[in-house]
Amino acid sequence: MVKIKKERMTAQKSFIFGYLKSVKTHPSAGIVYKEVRKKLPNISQGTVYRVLNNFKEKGQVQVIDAKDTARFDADVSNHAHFICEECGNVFDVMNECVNCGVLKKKKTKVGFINYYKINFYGECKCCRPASAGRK
Amino acid sequence: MVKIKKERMTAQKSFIFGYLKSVKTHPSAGIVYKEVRKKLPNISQGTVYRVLNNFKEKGQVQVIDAKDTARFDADVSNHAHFICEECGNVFDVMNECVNCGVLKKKKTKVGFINYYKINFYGECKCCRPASAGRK
DNA sequence: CTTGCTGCAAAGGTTTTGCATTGTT
DNA sequence: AACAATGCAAAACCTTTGCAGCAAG
Repeated sequence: MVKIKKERMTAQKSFIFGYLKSVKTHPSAGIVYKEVRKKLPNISQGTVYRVLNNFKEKGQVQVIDAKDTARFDADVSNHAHFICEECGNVFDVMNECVNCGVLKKKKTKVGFINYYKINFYGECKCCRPASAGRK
Repeated sequence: MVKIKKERMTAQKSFIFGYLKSVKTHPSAGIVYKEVRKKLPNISQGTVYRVLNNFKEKGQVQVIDAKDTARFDADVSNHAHFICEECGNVFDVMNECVNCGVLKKKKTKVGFINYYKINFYGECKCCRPASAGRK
C-alpha cells in the first residue's frame, strides 16, 4: 500500500499565499521572504522556498523563469508575461493580446506537452523614455 | 566623444561559437565549459560565461531560461523550445507547430516589445514511456 | 500521539567579478 | 605599444537540504 502524505495548514503557508494573491508584481522568493517576514518575523528562507515549491507542485502558483531568478504568480489563469529588460519588472499580458491558440495538439514529434509559457521581452513604460535614445 | 570598444577575435570565442553551432542539445554554460575544455584545456569558467554573455548581447546566440540553468542556442532563427520536465533536455519546436503570429504589434499597454519566447513543457519521447503510468 | 512543517545553518550550484597577465591588433 | 580578453580564485547569489524541535490533526 502506498502511503499518502496528509498536508497541514500553517500560518506560514497561508500568509505566503495571501501575500501572493494580493500583489501583481510577480515577486521572487527573496521578495516574498522579505515581505512575509514583516508579519512573521521568524519565518526562514528555507520555509519560503519549500512552501513556494509546494504551491507550484499543486498548481496553485505558476513560476515565471525570468533571467536571473524565478518569479511567482498566484494567478494561474491563462495569460502571458512581459519582462522588462531594463528594470526586470514583470507585467501581465492578457490573452486578448496573444491572438492564437499556439499549439493545439498534445502529442508532438518531440514528446507530450503539458503546458506552455509565453514571455515577451522589451522595455516597460517606465524604462522606455530613459532608453529611447539608445537605438 | 563616446569611446567605442573594438572587439578582438580569440581562439576561445571561435571554439565556443563553433561548438554551439555544431550541437542541437542547447547546452548550459557548464556543459560548454566541459566540452570546450577538451580542445582548450586551460580555458576558464569565467571566460566561458563572459563569452556567452557577449554572444547574447550581440544576438549571435539566444538563451533559453530553463528551470535551473540557462541554456544556449546558436540557432537564432524563429523557433520555440520544448523542455522535458523529466530529464531537463531541451528540444527545438519548429514554427509549423506554432500556428500563429502570437503578437504583431510592438507597442502595447505594458511597454515596447523587442521579442518573445515560447517554451513548451512536458515529457520527451525518452521519458514518456517510463512515466506513462503516473497519471 | 503521530508525523508533517519549521527554523537554523550549512552546503550545493550557477554566475559574476577583481586583478595581474596574456595576446590581438 | 595599447588595451581587450583571459585565467585564476574569490565572492555573490539563488536554492536546496539535514536535523532537531515544534505544532497541526
